[in-house]
Amino acid sequence: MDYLAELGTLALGSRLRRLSDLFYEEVADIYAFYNFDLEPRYFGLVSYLHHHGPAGVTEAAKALHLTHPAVSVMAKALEESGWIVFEPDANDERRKLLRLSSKGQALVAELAPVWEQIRQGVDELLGDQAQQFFSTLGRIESALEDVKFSKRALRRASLASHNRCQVITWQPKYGDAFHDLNEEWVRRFFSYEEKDGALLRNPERYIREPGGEIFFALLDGVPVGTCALQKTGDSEFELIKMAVARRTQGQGIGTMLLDAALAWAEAQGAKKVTLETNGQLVGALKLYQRRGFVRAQRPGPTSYERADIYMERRL
Amino acid sequence: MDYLAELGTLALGSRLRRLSDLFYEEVADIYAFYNFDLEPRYFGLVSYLHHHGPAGVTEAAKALHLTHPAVSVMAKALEESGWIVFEPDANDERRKLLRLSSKGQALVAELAPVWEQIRQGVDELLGDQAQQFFSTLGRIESALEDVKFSKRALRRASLASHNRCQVITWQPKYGDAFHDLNEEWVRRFFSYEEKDGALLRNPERYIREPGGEIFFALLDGVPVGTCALQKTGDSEFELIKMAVARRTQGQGIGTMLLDAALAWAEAQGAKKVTLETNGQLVGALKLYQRRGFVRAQRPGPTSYERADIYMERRL
DNA sequence: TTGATTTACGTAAGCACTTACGTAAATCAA
DNA sequence: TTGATTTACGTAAGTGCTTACGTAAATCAA
Repeated sequence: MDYLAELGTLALGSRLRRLSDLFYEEVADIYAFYNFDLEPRYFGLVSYLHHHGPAGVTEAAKALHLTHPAVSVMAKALEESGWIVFEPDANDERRKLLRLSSKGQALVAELAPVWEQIRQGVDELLGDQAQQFFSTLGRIESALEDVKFSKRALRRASLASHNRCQVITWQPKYGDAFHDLNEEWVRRFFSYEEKDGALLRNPERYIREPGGEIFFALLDGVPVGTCALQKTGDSEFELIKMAVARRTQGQGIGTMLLDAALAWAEAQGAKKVTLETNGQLVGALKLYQRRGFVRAQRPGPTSYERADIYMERRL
Repeated sequence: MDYLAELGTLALGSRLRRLSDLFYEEVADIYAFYNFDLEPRYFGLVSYLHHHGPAGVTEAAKALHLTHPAVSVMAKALEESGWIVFEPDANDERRKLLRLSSKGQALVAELAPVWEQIRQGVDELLGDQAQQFFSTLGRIESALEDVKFSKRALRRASLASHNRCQVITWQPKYGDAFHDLNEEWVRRFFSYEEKDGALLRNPERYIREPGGEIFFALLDGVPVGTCALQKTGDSEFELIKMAVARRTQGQGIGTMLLDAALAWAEAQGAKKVTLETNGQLVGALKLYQRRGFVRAQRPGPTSYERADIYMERRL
């Protein structure tokens, strides 16, 4: 059986691609049968120049939904075969007009019955579903182009702005999440040490009792990120244990956590927040810089082997 | 407007190709949104291994309608990412079984909801036409694969064997065809000389009256090929002016003409048929060799500048 | 007018497939 | 069994597009 067809929707991309290849091959066979040395992929450009008249490279590329380099290369090949000629645009020296040569026009005339044959063949193939098939095709095309646009917008707006995500302070029921999110994070980049475990499993004792706080980001009520502030001085905190679940990274959740932590520190009257991180974590570094942290000389020895960058921000 | 859509049927290949690209891009966006570093094109293989269990390279390639090198390279990439593992086949040392690693299986589990999301998205896109669209897709697929097969067969069988083509001897009404077919041919490979014109325009006088004959191949009644035998000795003819219309070349028409000419010569009691040709005309050369002509020393000076090969066949 | 930006086009490199070819194991034919 | 053919797989080269980048002309902004 055809596994791709079985997969249905999910393999749509592959199926369409394969269908496209089969179709091109079919047309190539027909051309070869009649001894045309025209490749099927040139059809679009030749036909466009025939119907539209002379056109620039970019213009043709836009009409055919190709990039201009593709058309540029194609035009060179067609020019070498003598089917089109280049001529300068009188009004714009940058442009190079592509025009069917007389030989090219003769080719189009000769091809006309072959194209008609192809058209009939496909119509026969599609039968009475032809019209609906093409209308569905058109709908998918326009929809996909729209959706692509909206998807980028969605990504930019991110989950955070849709009120699906909120940051809260410590709640005992999220204790496991605090541990698990950090463990996932540590394991991904470094190796988990038991030393980490002690603090992660007793955050109330090591962080909150000395005057710090722990934060959670909840996405639809599910904890997907966490961080903590550890009191390191009279009016100073260290940001530690920042972790966001892999699947929800890049959606502004880290930023929300950091903002909440900074706001809390400020409310406590803090004058400075410090942190240690690793230069390989580019995303994190950018986040800290965006929120005003600057690299500085570490006042004392680090408590983490993996940290090679020390930053601070004055409030 | 969308010129490709306007072209409809003829640009179907390009449209399907573009649609496929758009779809892949869409899926890639979704994967990226959830921070999967899986490329959409890997979907088929991963999914196949998931549903089918361990499989060899060729086996997977067949199921996914790809070539085995494609799967081979893909597998290497997936193995490097740790999603699949290679293991030898106990029964066949040539085979290399691809199997989802535990990390790969975890990936599939994580991807399941995303795939479901994609499925829903596409179904929504297609609306109530979904079912019909997929059934049409399937029909095109199977039809194209069948047609391709039959087309090759058709090409091999060629027009000649379908009784659409017959060879006749001279008829005055085809006098123009004799000239035109040869002129087309000469102009394509060499340059037309007025010297050619004299014979081509008065074939009765120059060929038939001295004891030769002129042959035409008719395709559905239309002359698409010609050749002539010129009497060059007591029981000797020279084959001249062999020409087949460009669009119908490669379909055995030349062979039919040659066979008819040889049969005619034999009926006249000829002992030898000679010809002159040019080494660049590979197709013609092969045809002559296939019918028993061999290269030989030219007895006298050639009458054609463009001829560089002399052949003869004894009857 | 001048300097900055945009636009038209070409070249180069990358990518994901293909075809072509080579090797080694399995299978078939005698 | 032996020799020829088929099959499984890998590597290399080719292909037709893409993205990235560079150049020169056109356009815009001051």
